Amino acid sequence: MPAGLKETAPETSALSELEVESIEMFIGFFKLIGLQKSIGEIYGVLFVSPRALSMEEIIDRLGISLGAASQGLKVLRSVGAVKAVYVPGERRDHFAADLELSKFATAFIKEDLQPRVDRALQRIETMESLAEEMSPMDRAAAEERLEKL
Amino acid sequence: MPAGLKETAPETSALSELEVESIEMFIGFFKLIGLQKSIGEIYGVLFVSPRALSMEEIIDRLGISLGAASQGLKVLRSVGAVKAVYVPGERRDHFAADLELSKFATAFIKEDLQPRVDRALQRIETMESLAEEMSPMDRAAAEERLEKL
DNA sequence: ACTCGATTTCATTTTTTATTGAAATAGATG
DNA sequence: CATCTATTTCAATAAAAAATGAAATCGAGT
Repeated sequence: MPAGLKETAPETSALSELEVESIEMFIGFFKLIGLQKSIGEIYGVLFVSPRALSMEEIIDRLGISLGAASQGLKVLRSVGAVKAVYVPGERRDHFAADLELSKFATAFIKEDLQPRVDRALQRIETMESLAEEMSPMDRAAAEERLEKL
Repeated sequence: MPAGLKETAPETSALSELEVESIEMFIGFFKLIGLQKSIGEIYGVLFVSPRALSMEEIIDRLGISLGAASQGLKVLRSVGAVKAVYVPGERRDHFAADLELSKFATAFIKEDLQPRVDRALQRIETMESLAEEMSPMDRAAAEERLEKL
């Protein structure tokens, strides 16, 4: 390999202050709804980017791995937070942030919260049937509690 | 202590089916709002218990550690999910589940969500001031995005 | 239908988070 | 106020979750 002025692994080309703020903000936001740091990072750069970025650009900017980028983008697309956009002369996919946060908050609720609530409701039913086998006194108390849920 | 019928460390006295259902249900519920398994377990037993339980009883029933019980109860009390109740002849504290889930959902929002939202808003302000230092074109785009938030 | 770059998958490793338990503290009781 | 039990704290450990990167897969271009 040529020694000359080979850039010594500048993988992460410096992020602007604006990018850093955006990333930190979305890391927080996504963690809130149970998604990992790398997903927040990706959405963060895309949010402030004036143009769609390729996966490689995202990887370089953030210094994250191929796998994390691929999986993160998959999740973000699945909830509609990121869209794949066609860039004319370019072969690879490019990604842009969807700015309507409310839309994917809804998607998230449907696909993440709803199943959990359903499971909880099923459990309550099971509990009710189990309460019937208890001694009358405890049973009354148990049923009162279940009522509240 | 009388030797006679000393119970040979039956730490985890078997849980009833009802208790198991309750525990699983609340593990799920508390995980949803970002609290750990042990906290769900504790609330789960207390929820179906007809009487207040001491910390030792909770530890024995669940087979969790002293530390986890102490810390878990602290959190549960801090959000109002569990109340310490006075039991006459008894020296140690006893704990009972507060059945009004809605109340501590509110407490949780105040103490956990609110600070995060505040931090996010502050970040947006920072981003707005940073956007001012950008090139006119990119700046317009960035500001449009910030607007949306 | 082959090649080559782009993307995805997934077993492994790293990082983060939760639990443990011993030591410190608190607080009741005689 | 000394003693004993109950509770809390916190450094160490264990468990869980996320990130990595090499290998498999995909798919456009020739």
